[in-house]
Amino acid sequence: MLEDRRLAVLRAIVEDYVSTREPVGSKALVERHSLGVSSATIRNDMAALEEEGYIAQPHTSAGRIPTDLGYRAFVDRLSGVKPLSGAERRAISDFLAGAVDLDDVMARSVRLLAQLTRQVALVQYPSLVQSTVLHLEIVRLSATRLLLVLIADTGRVEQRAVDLPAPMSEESVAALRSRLLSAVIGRRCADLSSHVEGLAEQFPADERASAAAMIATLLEATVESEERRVMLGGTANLARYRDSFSTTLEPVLEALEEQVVLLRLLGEVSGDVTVRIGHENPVEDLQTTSVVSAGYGRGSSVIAGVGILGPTHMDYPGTMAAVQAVAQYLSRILDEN
Amino acid sequence: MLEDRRLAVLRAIVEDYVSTREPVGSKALVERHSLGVSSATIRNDMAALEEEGYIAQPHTSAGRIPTDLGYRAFVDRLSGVKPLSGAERRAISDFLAGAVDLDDVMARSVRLLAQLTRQVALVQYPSLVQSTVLHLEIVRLSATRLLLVLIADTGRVEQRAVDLPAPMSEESVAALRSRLLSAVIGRRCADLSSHVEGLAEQFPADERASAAAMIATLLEATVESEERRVMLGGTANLARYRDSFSTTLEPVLEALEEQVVLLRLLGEVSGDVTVRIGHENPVEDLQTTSVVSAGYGRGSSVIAGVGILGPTHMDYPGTMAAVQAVAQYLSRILDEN
DNA sequence: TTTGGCACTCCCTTGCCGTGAGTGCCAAGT
DNA sequence: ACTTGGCACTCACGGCAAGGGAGTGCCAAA
Repeated sequence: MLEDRRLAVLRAIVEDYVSTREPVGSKALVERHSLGVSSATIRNDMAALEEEGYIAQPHTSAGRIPTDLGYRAFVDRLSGVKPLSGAERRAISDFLAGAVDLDDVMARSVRLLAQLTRQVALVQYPSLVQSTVLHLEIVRLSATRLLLVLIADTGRVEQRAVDLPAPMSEESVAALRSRLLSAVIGRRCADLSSHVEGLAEQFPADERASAAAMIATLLEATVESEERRVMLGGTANLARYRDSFSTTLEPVLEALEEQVVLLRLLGEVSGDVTVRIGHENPVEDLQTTSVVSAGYGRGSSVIAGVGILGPTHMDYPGTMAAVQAVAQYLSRILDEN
Repeated sequence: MLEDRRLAVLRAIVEDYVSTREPVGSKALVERHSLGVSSATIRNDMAALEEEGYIAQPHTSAGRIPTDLGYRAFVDRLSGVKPLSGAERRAISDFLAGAVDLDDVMARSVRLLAQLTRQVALVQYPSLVQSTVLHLEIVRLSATRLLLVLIADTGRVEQRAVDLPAPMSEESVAALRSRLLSAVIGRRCADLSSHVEGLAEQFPADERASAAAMIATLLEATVESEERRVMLGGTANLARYRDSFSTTLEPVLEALEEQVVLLRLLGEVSGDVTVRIGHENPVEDLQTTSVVSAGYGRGSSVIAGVGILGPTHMDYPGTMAAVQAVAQYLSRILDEN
């Protein structure tokens, strides 16, 4: 009962602070929310909440603002995921349906998410390792130079130019192509190495090294490139919250330019929506921000992540809903292919 | 002679203002540069330069800052392109040489350029229309769904999923593939439509519509996508110059998120380095910035552009050198393929 | 045409004060 | 055992005035 009211106060503080971005005082609270008690009582509750670490004062004689812990409690115990309106759902589905290829899907998603949440949006390309090979093509650029093109079922296309140690005839290339093709098609990229093992040995001695080089490149492409590519959008939204971050935007923008950082930000995505608040975040320069992320994939397996980054004082319920929705639609699009 | 000194004064003002970002006064000028005359003389010259529109005062009793016109004169008449150091050239070449595919080349270029100039970098993907078809592949996803993959000689890969109006057998797909292949391979993308004309009619009636759909998608891909894709990087550098732009960064960041805007920014690239200063810029929200761009391509034909965007008070000679160098190395890489 | 001198302008910093929002604590009331 | 009104206290913030300083324009002399 008493505990209940304290939580109600915390919720009220979070909500007010999120919408006004100004420290909220006891008096303003009783005015804006019908809590049924006087401001003095609220003051007592606030003192207790501060004691427990949920809220803090920027300075004496100012209102309170939620701490990271406060937001955590809010997210965990005080708010559900706010359902999106039908119009919003339709907008998402329409927008994503117009995409023409994978790049386009990613670009549209990032843009959509940035608009919906008015935050910085992140969308990760489907992991290659977890995809299966849909097709593989070898184009002969010259006698000693081939182009390898790998198409995954997720729509990802990888290409590599390969310089051969020895020239290869057109026929040999065709042979290599068909053998490789039958060896890898339909396989998971992660498992390729076992399926192409010993394949080079089937070629005559003078072409064996070239075939091996080709195969090595193929394997390289399917592991190495897993990490690459997170698409970013909506950075303009950072500027609106300028003062919310550390004194200046520079370190934040800098961090966001590093692919590695973005990947760490999305982290281990699971099917559910995950929220990382402030210091819970693994990236040092971004510990004044929160990350809301979710995984998407085919069926039950999570293939990549999508998320947003914003100030800790964001509209968590709404943001979580948007991220979840976009992840769902992405999964659906992947399933359709 | 007199005219000469005025220009020297203008150059000194630009140089000082670029390095200090503070209005420069007559006294400071004679101290930092050996102009051989007194500050009073400089004051007279400055009054004249102001009269002619090359410099301006933020307010009475402040130093002068160059106007857009002043920078223009500086770029046109007072500065050459500062040659890069050998170390810098080597760094560029090493960095770009490690690229593994076209996406990688673009990403590395953008990053490199941003680092070299400490500005926002733009790199445009090679225009598809001006490329030739290196290879074309059709993958049969199901009886009524094909995947079209187009590989251009510039390294660009375009893919499209095509839903067919009627099912197509595996053999027919193979036939379509080989006919299409021999029709378009080695052709310029811009000219494809004439080469595939009437090709659908060679198929039996029940598959004609499907073949036509395929061909239509191919043509669509080769014109429509021309415009797409400018890669952006180094936005963190904007934050360092925050106050140089309009009051806030937001409109600038917003403008930079629009592909269309980026394309307009790069504009008609030619082989030479082009500088657009302030209001010379076609994009309204970016008229407090300058754009330095150059074209790159294969041999003498310009296939796409590369450039940077920064505050009008940038180091033009150095920036121009960096942009030119990156454009040259990009051309070289394209030639190597 | 150049130069030193001089008066003038105006921005920016500093310090000061009054105001107001908000707090903590206490004693009284339920 | 809570809740409440009252009260003194703290401190950020905006406005205002004064002083310093950088820079200018103009003028008379070289």
